[in-house]
Amino acid sequence: MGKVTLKDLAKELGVSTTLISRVLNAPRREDGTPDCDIGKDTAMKVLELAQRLNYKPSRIAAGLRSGKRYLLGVITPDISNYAFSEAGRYIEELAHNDGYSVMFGSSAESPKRMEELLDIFAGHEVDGIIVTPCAGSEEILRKIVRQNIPLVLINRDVPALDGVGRVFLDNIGSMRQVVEHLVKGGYRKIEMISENMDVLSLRDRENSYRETMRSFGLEPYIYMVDSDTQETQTRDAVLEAARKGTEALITPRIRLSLNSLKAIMDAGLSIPEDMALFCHDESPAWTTHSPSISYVSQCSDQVGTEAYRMLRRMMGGSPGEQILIAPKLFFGDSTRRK
Amino acid sequence: MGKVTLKDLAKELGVSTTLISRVLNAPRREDGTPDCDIGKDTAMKVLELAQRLNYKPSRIAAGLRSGKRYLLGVITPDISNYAFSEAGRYIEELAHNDGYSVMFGSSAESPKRMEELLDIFAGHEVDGIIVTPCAGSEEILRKIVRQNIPLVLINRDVPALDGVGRVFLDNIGSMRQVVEHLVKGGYRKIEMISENMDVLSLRDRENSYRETMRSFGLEPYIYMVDSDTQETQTRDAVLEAARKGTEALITPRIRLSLNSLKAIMDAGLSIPEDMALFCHDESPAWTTHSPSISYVSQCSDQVGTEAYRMLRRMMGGSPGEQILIAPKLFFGDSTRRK
DNA sequence: AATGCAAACTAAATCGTTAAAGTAATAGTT
DNA sequence: AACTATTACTTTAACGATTTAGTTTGCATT
Repeated sequence: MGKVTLKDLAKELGVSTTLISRVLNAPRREDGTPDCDIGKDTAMKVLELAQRLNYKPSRIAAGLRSGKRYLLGVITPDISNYAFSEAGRYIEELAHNDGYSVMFGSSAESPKRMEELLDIFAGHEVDGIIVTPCAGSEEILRKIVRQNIPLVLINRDVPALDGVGRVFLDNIGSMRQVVEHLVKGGYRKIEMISENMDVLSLRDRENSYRETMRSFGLEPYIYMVDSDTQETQTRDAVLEAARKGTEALITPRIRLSLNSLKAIMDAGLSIPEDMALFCHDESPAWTTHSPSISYVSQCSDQVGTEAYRMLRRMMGGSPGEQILIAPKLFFGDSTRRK
Repeated sequence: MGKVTLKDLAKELGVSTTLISRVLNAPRREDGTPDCDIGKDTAMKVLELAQRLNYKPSRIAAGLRSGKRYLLGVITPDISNYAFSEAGRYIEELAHNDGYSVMFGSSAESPKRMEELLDIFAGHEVDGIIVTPCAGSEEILRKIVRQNIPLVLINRDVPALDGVGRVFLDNIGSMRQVVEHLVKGGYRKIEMISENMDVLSLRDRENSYRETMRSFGLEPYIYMVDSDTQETQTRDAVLEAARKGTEALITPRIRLSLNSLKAIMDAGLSIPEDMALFCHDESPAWTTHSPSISYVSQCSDQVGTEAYRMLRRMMGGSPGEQILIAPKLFFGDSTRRK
């Protein structure tokens, strides 16, 4: 009981494979009959037989000949991170509605893995790729561009890369609003915990924090922690901040946020009285937390949607553009006015 | 600058495409030379040229001829749900290490969408599929089995389906432990909020709750809410439970958990004094919540890993088996001893 | 009755690779 | 010197679809 092929259908009806292919690929007229130069009777017989034998065209064979793959690739550092999986969900949904399938890969922040994934996607001759770059992936991405595969960057930028589409959250604007909100709320000693990670969106958030603080005449201070020893270092940073009388803490990534939150709780500090907390990342649990946590939404739905649309435009020959998504801030009790 | 093909390499070196293909696909010897019946000099020249021209074999063409696709399909109701994306991450990682790529799809609990996705995956002739079935997908899945595509069910069962692999959390055992823990903690009026959804894992959790309650001589009670009006109905259920003096609430799914938590908070009730809460699902935020939330881990890492391994075994011809993952419970402050 | 033309089909090439079978040249054996 | 084995390749035929370029048939037209 091997797969049913065009040849099987053709033999069964005593016609050529060409005819079958024509009928099956023809657009349908209003009355449901295929719009091609094949007689209605024959055409309907083909349709019926294909249905009866549960014929599914081999996309692999069709793709080889026609050059159309109907396949997209998406690479993020980690699909199990909410911001990425959320974007992935939107991309997959839109793609599916247009007849495209999506291959996903996790780079785990490793350029080597990213290269492997991209090579494989290129080998599958995907029609387009959406990537959240990781540190050190510039050259690898450039190779994709050189292969003329439409490429859209999301979440993080690689500035020196030409000919790609870009969809980012406005990290500079969002962080400015975060600091403004805290200052208006009466906070002065506002500090940040960030991560030693060569990623531009993080640098943008840090720089915007620093600049906005200075624009208010306040002194910025950032604790830097290493990605692999994050948990203990974050704990230390929180404790040090508490000793120094820091009034508000800003965390720019989800893991930092969760680790900081845990450290604050474990230290027996209460939020926002002892220390306010603003998370520049999203978790479905922030709003149900007690106190509710102020956060910047990553707008992953918009990022995903816009990235997909841009990719489709680029697949149609348009040049890549840059889209900045306006951040959405949720002001919860964790940064209640002093 | 079209794609580089075998033919290009062959022409450049004045040899046949077969030779190139042989060299490139040969396993490497210790000294790095390909282990095939091609002269070392020629072989090395091939390797070098392929490198220089950045040749990537067309997986599509190779797959068509060889019948090997190195492609897996994964369908879950929603990749952005943590339990699913976590499992997906493990599957993708293991698959990648074995040279397989993974296509993901979200069924959004719709059998129609599931069918479309499965048809597409079948059209891509994936080597195997891992699915979290949604309600009403039995016949659709049966079609896949009939096409001899190895299929592994995760998270939810479809009992009447033969010839598939199964990897589930032991929902009956986990819920028994939840109730036992609450009873030992001094709780008596223990109720559950569940969802009108035709999914066996949910029924298992409900039945296990009921049976365990009765085994303690306690009366079970389950509020049923509809999936689409879940938020308001959950709120109502929580308020009613509070009126009735319910001491502990069990929620079997993440959205129900979040909605219940929110309703409890909004009602100004304190956990666990006014009402204890045990969530039979996972969120990265439970442990950092205050109070920390007791939960049953979905063990998505294990589910993903075991599902992948079973799929690989089935692709090798082994029959499908069933694996029950032992649940891991986290006892937090939300169900502290009375 | 010859011509043109549309309608309804078919044959054969092709996409880029792999697999099976074959060949030519060299070396080793008796 | 004749025979066998081994090495290092090549030729040809797939895989299952799509596409290009026909071919056949029937009917209307002149």
